[in-house]
Amino acid sequence: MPELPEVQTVVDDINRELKGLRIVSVWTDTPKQIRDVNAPSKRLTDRDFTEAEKNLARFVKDVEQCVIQRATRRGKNILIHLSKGKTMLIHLKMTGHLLIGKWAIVVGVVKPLEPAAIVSDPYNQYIHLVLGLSDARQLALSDVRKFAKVILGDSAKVEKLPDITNLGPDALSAELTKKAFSEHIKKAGPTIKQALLKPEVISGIGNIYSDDILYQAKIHPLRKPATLTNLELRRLYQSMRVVLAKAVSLRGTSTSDFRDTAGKEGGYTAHRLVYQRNNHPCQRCAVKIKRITVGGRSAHFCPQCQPLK
DNA sequence: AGTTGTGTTGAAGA
DNA sequence: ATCTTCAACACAAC
Repeated sequence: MPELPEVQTVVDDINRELKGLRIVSVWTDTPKQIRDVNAPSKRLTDRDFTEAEKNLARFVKDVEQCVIQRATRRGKNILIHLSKGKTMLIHLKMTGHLLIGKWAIVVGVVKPLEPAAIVSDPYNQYIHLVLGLSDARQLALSDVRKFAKVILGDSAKVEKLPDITNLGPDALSAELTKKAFSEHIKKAGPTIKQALLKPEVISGIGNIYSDDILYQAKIHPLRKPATLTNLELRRLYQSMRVVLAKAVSLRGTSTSDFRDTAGKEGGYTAHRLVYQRNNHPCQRCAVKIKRITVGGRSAHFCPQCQPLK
């Protein structure tokens, strides 16, 4: 469940580990997940085998021999800035995560060699893309459900993809002042839970942190955004910053597949407030945490601390 | 054993 | 226009 804190963890890892390394090879068994920025943006199906192969060929031609300069984050997108004016955009979607280590690929079978956390954890065994690096390590994508996508091309074109331009201000950015936050959130979505999840309003928040942010702010997930008082909006904004910053410092949440680039779980799992804690006692009042469905997503909250009014 | 639930997000349907 | 549902895919848990 890579949301802002998980994606930031990955970006920090890449900047610490991979700066200055050259990409020397590409292997994948899911060419559908990879495309060149100049290729048509339509989603490929299993029947588009030839198209996917062509995309892959263009991708390989563009990426090989590029040097990794640095990584940045925009919402939940990872941008790896390369030499030769190229950028690689990676969106991990639901179960994708990036790993740095060593693998042996023999007749299409990927075998992990190191580090130990990658070798031993079953969640790190769904390798679908491996980029060989000039220091004999590799950068790999593990992704059970194969929803993650990787787009490579000229930096200017990648920056102009709808994936980037459709995004609202980043949840932790300085430009997202309390005033801007309040104005945008009040007009978004039928409920505050759904409003927090809209990337075109605020980027970076997903299901885990929207639940914890609402709990921290003592606001019911079904509240209509327009009815929030100034006091509640202030609490919501503060909670958003505090919860996300804490999750970044703890290197994200691993209630499911997420792992950092060393293959290790995030520390926020043990610190989460309500997400997937239904029927557990509320940490403030001991009332049982409840789970409901809001806009097709699960929402967890304390019925006592977060009254609907 | 079949159904339901999982993070995302866009496209299609109402 | 706005909101809801579904689809992409795989697997665990009931």
